[in-house]
Amino acid sequence: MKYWLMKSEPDVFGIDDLAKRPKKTEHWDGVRNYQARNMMRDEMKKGDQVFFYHSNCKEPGIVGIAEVIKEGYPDYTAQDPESKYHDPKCNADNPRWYMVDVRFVRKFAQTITLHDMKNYKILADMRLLAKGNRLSVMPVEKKHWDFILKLAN
DNA sequence: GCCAACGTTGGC
DNA sequence: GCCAACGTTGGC
Repeated sequence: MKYWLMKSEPDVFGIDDLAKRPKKTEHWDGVRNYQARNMMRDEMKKGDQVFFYHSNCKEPGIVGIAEVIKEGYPDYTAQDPESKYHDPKCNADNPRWYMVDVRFVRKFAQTITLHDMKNYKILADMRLLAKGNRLSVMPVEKKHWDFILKLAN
């Protein structure tokens, strides 16, 4: 089993939105970055655990956990001209973008903020904290996962 | 709202 | 294949 981190803007789709969805499940659409695409298409497996990260907001940080329940499949919003995620270069033969489905697992009692995480040496080499990091889907090392979980408890 | 960092596009 | 221009991300 692998560990991941996925970013979302809480104003658009936050962890509470996920918890309110039917079956607490949602497809993770709208990712338009090749590196992130490749991870969702090729590497994320059913049962993998995901840190849900709130970005571009007042208090950026990890707010809880989700779980991969459906592995990579074409992101149909790319083929929908009405969608804000529409990509005119996509069609059924060439889906180009992929997504996974995730299910809400738990919300932390308090957010593990980006600011907090910068204070711990053990987290210094986290991908999330790398300078200029802009990936919206990224792997998390087990040692980082375990440490952050302890912080959350 | 600013801006640094980064990814993508397209002319050459 | 290079690289300038442009668009986006996301912390602050």
